[in-house]
Amino acid sequence: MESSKKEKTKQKIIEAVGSIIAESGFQNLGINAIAREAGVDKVLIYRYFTDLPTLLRQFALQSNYWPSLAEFVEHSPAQPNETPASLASKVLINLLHELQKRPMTQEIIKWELLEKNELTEELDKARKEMIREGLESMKELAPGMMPPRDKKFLAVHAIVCAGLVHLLLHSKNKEEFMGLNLKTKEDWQYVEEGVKLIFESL
Amino acid sequence: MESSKKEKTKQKIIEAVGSIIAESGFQNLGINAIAREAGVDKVLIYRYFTDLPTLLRQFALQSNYWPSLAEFVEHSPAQPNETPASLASKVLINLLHELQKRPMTQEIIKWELLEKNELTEELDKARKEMIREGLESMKELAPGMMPPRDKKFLAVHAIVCAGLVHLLLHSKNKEEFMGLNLKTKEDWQYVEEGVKLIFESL
DNA sequence: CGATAAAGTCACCAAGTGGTGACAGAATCC
DNA sequence: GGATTCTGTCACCACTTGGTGACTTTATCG
Repeated sequence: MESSKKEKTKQKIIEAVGSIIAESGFQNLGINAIAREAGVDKVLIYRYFTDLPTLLRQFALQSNYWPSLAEFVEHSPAQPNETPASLASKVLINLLHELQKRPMTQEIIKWELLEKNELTEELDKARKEMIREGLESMKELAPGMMPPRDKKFLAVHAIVCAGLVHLLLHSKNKEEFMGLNLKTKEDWQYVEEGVKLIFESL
Repeated sequence: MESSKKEKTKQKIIEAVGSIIAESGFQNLGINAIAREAGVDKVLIYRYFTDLPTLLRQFALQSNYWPSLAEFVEHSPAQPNETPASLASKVLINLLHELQKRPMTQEIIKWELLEKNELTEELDKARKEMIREGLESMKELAPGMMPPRDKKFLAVHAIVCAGLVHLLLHSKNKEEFMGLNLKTKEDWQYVEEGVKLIFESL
């Protein structure tokens, strides 16, 4: 049992990173905070991970912080006669639901929004890889729809997706956005219907 | 000239706040940083503003950090026979252009996105007031369109607006979003056409 | 002029940050 | 057994942060 103890504390450290991000975001993500949360001396962090960036990389690799696109596409399988519009709105709304469940992912999106450093680069690389995989599986499930042939349509997808993300992040600290009360399920329902309306109208 | 010197240094301090936010965001917005930027001893900040929150309030009041909705609505006056759809996309695209010009505003939006404290509350209050005024003037300019009679339509407006904001913020640190290259004017053009497409289709 | 009130400077405090070197205890290997 | 390697603890460093009291300088007013 030479290194099992070491492995154990390494694990504790990595888990502490996740806890801190989920609880209080990345603002307090420092050596001292991680050591405190893990109940471990900070010198061990340096010994086992040498760096905070390499610790973050380790964390990004093992914690699947990004919802697997393949997974939630399967959650809403394409019906035989389903229109591309219906499928598109279903996928985006599903993405919204998955993101709503993942506070840690929301924090990371915020982080990447406002800082560009070696830490966020690591997270970005991991996320892009997962998205690439997800798109592959979407091409199989809905070959006619992906990718949109016209860049205008692609832009519409991007606007709606970005809009949902922003509304979600916004709703964490504020309850109102342009007359919608994002603390109520009712108005989120209107948002989902708005998404459907957009794609049906196309 | 008893208090002109005092007024002058007060002004320097307030301007320093704006400079720091525009340059490096709100992350480094502290007493020491402000004093350093203004070339002033920090004790003066406490003497003149007593608090950092009150300093922020002062700053928010005098610097019109939020684009005046009334102003840019006038930039794109409604044509006589203009459809509500055309007007809606024009207004939102105009809002996008105004935000693109205001790095400080972008920073503040980010800030409100990820922190909720007395400082952001002050900024929030100031912004809501300006938006309220803007909506008033929009009701006059386009009485048939504002506010949307159906909440679904309101939600569409919110999604598109939020989407544009998110794409803008995202483009600062990343160049790609769902296949769009947001560092190129070309793909931003597609985004604008996507907005028009959405509203025309409704 | 001299007295008073304001403007600005300086030194200091406690607390927190990232980071390192020296040490004790235990496990390993010969 | 003994020597060495590894895990973990502790004390410490330099630096930054927010915040305050004591001081000097300057200007105002009578």
